[in-house]
Parts: sequence; C-alpha cells; structure tokens
Amino acid sequence: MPEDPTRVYFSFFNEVGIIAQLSRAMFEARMPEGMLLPHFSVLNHLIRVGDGATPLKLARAFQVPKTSMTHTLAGLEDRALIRMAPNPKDARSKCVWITDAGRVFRDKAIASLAPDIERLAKAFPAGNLEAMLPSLEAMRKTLDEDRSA
Amino acid sequence: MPEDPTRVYFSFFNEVGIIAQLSRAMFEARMPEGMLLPHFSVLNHLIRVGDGATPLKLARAFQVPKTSMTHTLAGLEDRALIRMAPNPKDARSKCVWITDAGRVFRDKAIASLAPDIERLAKAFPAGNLEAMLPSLEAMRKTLDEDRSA
DNA sequence: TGCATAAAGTGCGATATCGCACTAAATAGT
DNA sequence: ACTATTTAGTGCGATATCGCACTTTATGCA
Repeated sequence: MPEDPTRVYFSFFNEVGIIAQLSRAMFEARMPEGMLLPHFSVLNHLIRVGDGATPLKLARAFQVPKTSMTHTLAGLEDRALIRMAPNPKDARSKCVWITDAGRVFRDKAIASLAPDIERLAKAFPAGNLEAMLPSLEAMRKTLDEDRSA
Repeated sequence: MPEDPTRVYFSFFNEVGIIAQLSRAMFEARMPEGMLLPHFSVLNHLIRVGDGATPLKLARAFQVPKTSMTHTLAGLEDRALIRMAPNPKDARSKCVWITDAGRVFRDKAIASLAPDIERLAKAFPAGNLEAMLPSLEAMRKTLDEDRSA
C-alpha cells in the first residue's frame, strides 16, 4: 500500500513545524525578558563555530534574511552581549565578536534549560534523537540547495 | 564516546527549526499574495479532520494561541474560504465551516505544490521521511504534554 | 435561584520578521 | 584607470504573531 507520497511530506513538515514552535516556546520561557531564541542561537553559534564572522555569514548560517539578522544583532549589541567591529578586510562589512557578558549569558541560559532537557530526555532519550539527525541534516541541506537554485 | 546529550537536543531543535523555516518559505512561494502557510494548514485540516470545529479547537490542534487563530480565521473568512457560524451548543462560541471556494483553493494549492514535492522526492524519497514520522509525532506529543503540565 | 468562577472569542498594543530599496564599498571588465 | 555591476549592511514599511485584558456566556456550588 504505497500511500499517497504527498501526504507523507505534508505530515512531515507539519510535525516539524509544530515541534519547532513548541520547542521555541519552551526555550523562550526560560529566557529573561526580551531575549528570544535567535539571540541565544547566535551566541551559541559564536562560541561553537567561533566568532569574528560577518553578519551576512551568520544570516546564511541560520537561513534568515539579512535584515532579520541585523535586527537580532542589534538586540544583542544593545545588551552588550556582542560587539560589532568594522571588518579590516572589507569596509562595507563588520565582524561580530562575543563579549564576556555574552559568554556568561550563554552559559547561564544553557544551565537554566537543563531541567527542561532532563525532563525531555526521560520521555525521549538522546539516542533516539541522534538517530534522526543525519536525515534531518540531509533534508535541511536539500531544502537549502533547492532554495539557492 | 557518549557525546554531551545536551548537544544532541540543541542540534535536533536547530535542524528542525531551520527545516520548518525553509519549508514554510517554499510553501508560501507558491501561494497567492497574502495567503500564508497557516491559512492553507487550516483549510487542509478542515478537510482532513472535518469541519464544524470551534476556533479554540483549531488553535489547540495547531498549538497556537487563540488570538493567532482568530487572526488566521479572519483572513480566511475575508476571502470567503471559510464560513463562521454561531455554535448552537454554546453562544460564546463559533463553528468553522469550509466553503466550496475553500475546497477549490486547497486543491489548487496542493496541485501547485506538486512540482516542489516531486523535486524533493528525488533527493529525499518518501520512505525515508516516513521512517521518521513516528519519532517526530512522539516528540511533538511529548512537548505538547509537557507544555500543558 | 443566585453568585463566583471559568471559558470562548476578540480588540489592542508591542514586537519579531522580512521584502524593498537605498548607500557605500568592492570587484569585474574594458 | 574608469565605469558597471555586485555585495554588505541598514532604514523603512507592512504584517504575522502573541500577551493582556475585556465582554459575553456557561458552569459549579451554595
């Protein structure tokens, strides 16, 4: 019974959409007033991948329009969690550096999320998720390339 | 090498978030001006699950605040794709019915998405996705129950 | 029955998101 | 070297999203 394949895609994207929504809400419930998931995501990225990248690089990494990244970075800079310096290699451009306060914030945020993760882990062991990661990455890349094409 | 389990959750939610974002953009690129994914999703739901439900029921089905659903339904009603009638069982409430125009719109939308799905299916066969569906549903339900608790 | 509480829907305000178009700077092609 | 084109970032405007508070109706409880 080869079910209507279209249905499978719709179901998949529907589930993914709701999970994204709910997990984001869960994250943001732990954040201090005005701090949103994108703020945290950028800080996390700066630490994991390294800082000094340009806003455009970050926008591409997160697959958001550059105007959205500008907005997110402005919020982080206002709170002194990042610092924006002119790019010595390109005067049109900037470099984004995380500050000490930014590192502290990121660490605290992760710590504050621990209870949620732990609770989730009980119902949904990490190994279970890990198995899905390669497929999800593949799908993300497919959509990504499709978009650019 | 039992990697930091927290990392796994972060990666998972990160991938899911980007997929949700990109797939939504792909969908909306096919929609006529002003029609968004939530509009389509509601129409699709009304057909698949059946219409006559209240706005609150729909809000819960999609895990969005009821104000968001009010907004989405208003858009659909303005375009005469749904009809809102008073709920005979409860004067506070309403019932949402899909119109003929709504059915036509939904069918056309699906048809217009076919090329995208087909393209995706080449890089990412439906069977591959189908395998993930049970896990995704389980995660969605976990988050859902967690939220209500 | 009468009153307190809860629930359904919406108006309003705040803000995140994002497309468009602009400026300034780099790059390509002659 | 000069001009045309491309690129990085952002201001602006439109709108989706969502929290809060309010109205109206239902429900629970004495």
